Amino acid sequence: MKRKITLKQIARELEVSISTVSKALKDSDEISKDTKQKIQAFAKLYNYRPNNIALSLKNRRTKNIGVVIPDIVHHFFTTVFRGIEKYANERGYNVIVCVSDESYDKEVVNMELLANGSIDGFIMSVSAETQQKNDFHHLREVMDQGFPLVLFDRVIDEIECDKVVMNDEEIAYEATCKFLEEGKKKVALVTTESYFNVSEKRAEGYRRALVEQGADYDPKLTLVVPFRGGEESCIDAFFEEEEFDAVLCVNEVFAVQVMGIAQEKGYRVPEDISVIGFTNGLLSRYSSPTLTTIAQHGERMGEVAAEMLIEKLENEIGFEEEETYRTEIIEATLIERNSTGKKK
Amino acid sequence: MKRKITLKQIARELEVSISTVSKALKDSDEISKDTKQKIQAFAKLYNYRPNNIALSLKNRRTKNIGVVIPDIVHHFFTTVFRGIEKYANERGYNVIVCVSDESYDKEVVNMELLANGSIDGFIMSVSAETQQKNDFHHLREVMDQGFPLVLFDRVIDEIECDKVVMNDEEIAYEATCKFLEEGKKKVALVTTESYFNVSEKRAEGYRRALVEQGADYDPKLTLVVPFRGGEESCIDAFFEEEEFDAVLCVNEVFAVQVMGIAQEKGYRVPEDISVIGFTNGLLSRYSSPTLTTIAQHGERMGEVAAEMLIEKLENEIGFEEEETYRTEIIEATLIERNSTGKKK
DNA sequence: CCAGACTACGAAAACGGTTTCGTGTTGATA
DNA sequence: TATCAACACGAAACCGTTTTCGTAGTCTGG
Repeated sequence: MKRKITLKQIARELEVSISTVSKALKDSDEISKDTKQKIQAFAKLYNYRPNNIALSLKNRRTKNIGVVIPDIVHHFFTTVFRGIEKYANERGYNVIVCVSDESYDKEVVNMELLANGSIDGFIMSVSAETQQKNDFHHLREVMDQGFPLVLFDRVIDEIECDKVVMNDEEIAYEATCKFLEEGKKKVALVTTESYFNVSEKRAEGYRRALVEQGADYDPKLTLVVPFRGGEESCIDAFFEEEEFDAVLCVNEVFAVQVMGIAQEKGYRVPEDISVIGFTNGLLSRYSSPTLTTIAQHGERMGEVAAEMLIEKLENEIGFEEEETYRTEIIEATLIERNSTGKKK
Repeated sequence: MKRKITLKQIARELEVSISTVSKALKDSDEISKDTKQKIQAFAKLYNYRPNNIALSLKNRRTKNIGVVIPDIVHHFFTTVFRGIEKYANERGYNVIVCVSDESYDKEVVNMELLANGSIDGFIMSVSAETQQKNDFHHLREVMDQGFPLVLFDRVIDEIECDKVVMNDEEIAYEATCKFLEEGKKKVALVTTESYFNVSEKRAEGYRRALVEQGADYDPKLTLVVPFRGGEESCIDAFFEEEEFDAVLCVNEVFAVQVMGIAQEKGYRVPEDISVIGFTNGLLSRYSSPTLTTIAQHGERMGEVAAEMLIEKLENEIGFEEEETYRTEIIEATLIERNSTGKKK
């Protein structure tokens, strides 16, 4: 076992000072050609690499980014994460992930830990519980301490910071219109409880489309599936109680469940009932019929978030200069597959 | 913006030395009650937290774990990751993820970077390219430098280190037997190229079952799907060329594709063709019919891997004491759903 | 009254780098 | 030959902790 070699060891071995070694390895012209060559050769031989921790301490920057997400076994979040990781890596940053597991407390604890020097800035999507509680002091806290923060997807209007969101309202509008163009008359919505602000935006787009296009908006055609459990029976009951010929779902799991139950009940998809879901994951691609879906371009979101964060990190803002924040919108796209029909 | 407060600042403010502050905060009995109370109160007021980086430098341990995986948008890996993250967090460790993207070079570069002080040990699953090249010097390298290494799932026999694997051979054997018990005669296997050693193990279990149970093992009934692209047509051709009444697939994507194509061709699942896949993900749960599948218990694997690593980290091995390595086996379980029939 | 023992604290080294600021030596110039 | 710049290098501070060791001052006992 050979420990990593340090400047000090090189210095001792070559009988020069630590400063000389440091400068020589940076090819400083304060050092003579001879000495530099000798030192560089030696360093190469022993595969010298500066210690990241020492650098972090000295430079007061870790080149680490903290990513806090509600869940990791989740197509959308992993997709975003991939984008973050790719971009960050290209720029020489590493990524530390903490999973809040939709819990407010875990989110708070994790962020506090990371804020004690482990990272230079945060990229996060807030937990469900945090949205419910409406308590964002931990976000304010880290920002006060000078950490740049980029929120994505589940963002908080009250917090001023950089944000990356999808055009949820718009694309839900488009999806709903697509149903109407198909000739569908009664479009339903299957969504989650509304403290998820993205769900709320999607619902708005859905309603606006119906109203603007002169179709009926019937509140009874909106099914709010409770947070955990009983989705199956919930959707089943919805079929029994209401009548509809198209369903917009806020995620792909709901969408395939709707298709499954519809087919069990003898409806044909898309002839009798059209379905569109959010999230272009594996389910959408391999369900039968394949699912028309809204691609959220999570990877792009991640890239953009990382880019915004790193820009803030590297353009250290001047003393009392006015801080400005941006909100980037990633355009979702509708991917047509076989759970919807042709335009009439 | 208030930067985090340091010992030095507290010391100056309270007109004591840095050492006194440090000791007082550790409740050392070298310091008088009065002084301690004063310092502790002040520290609490300003929410003092020791700087992780400084601690890392001092203690020569970061309390960070490096996780290197081939892909993150992948059910199994995220599941394992969740297990790692959970356990690590409980033990006060953070997790830095690097995605090799199945590339040898990225794997090497990422590990070198992490090894320069960012982490205390590695948990990894090697990339496809690395398995192909059969070049593991980067693993040896980090071990030589004293980093504990835990491999999971895609492990390397030539490397001596802690490992966590699934009983791939065994469970493939069981799955194959299940087909035979159902009364199936010609069991096919759909797999990936064999440099994935897990695929190889699964294939072995499959073959052993056929031979031991007195069924035919016909090499023509094994379909090797190329690494990227053309799965669809590949499977389609397989149906045209061969005849079989059961298919074991090494992942759930292959499994649902097989079911889809089978159904298109007019076969009934499971009456005409039974299907079992590996990976108990969303697809298995929501395909139609729902897929009988092999649950890999990734979360458990992650937990065990993290536990093994942290144990190594915390029981710093004595000088020249003999190092011992373990291989933990996680038992997979067969989850019966509707793509297989009843025992005859 | 003084040696010895506590008590309560501070100085300094160490972790591994970077960087500023000297400073001794050399060579050129007046 | 005296002066000065340029060259090549080293000392030391600093980043924020922990920890060892030293030491004033007070107290106790003989």
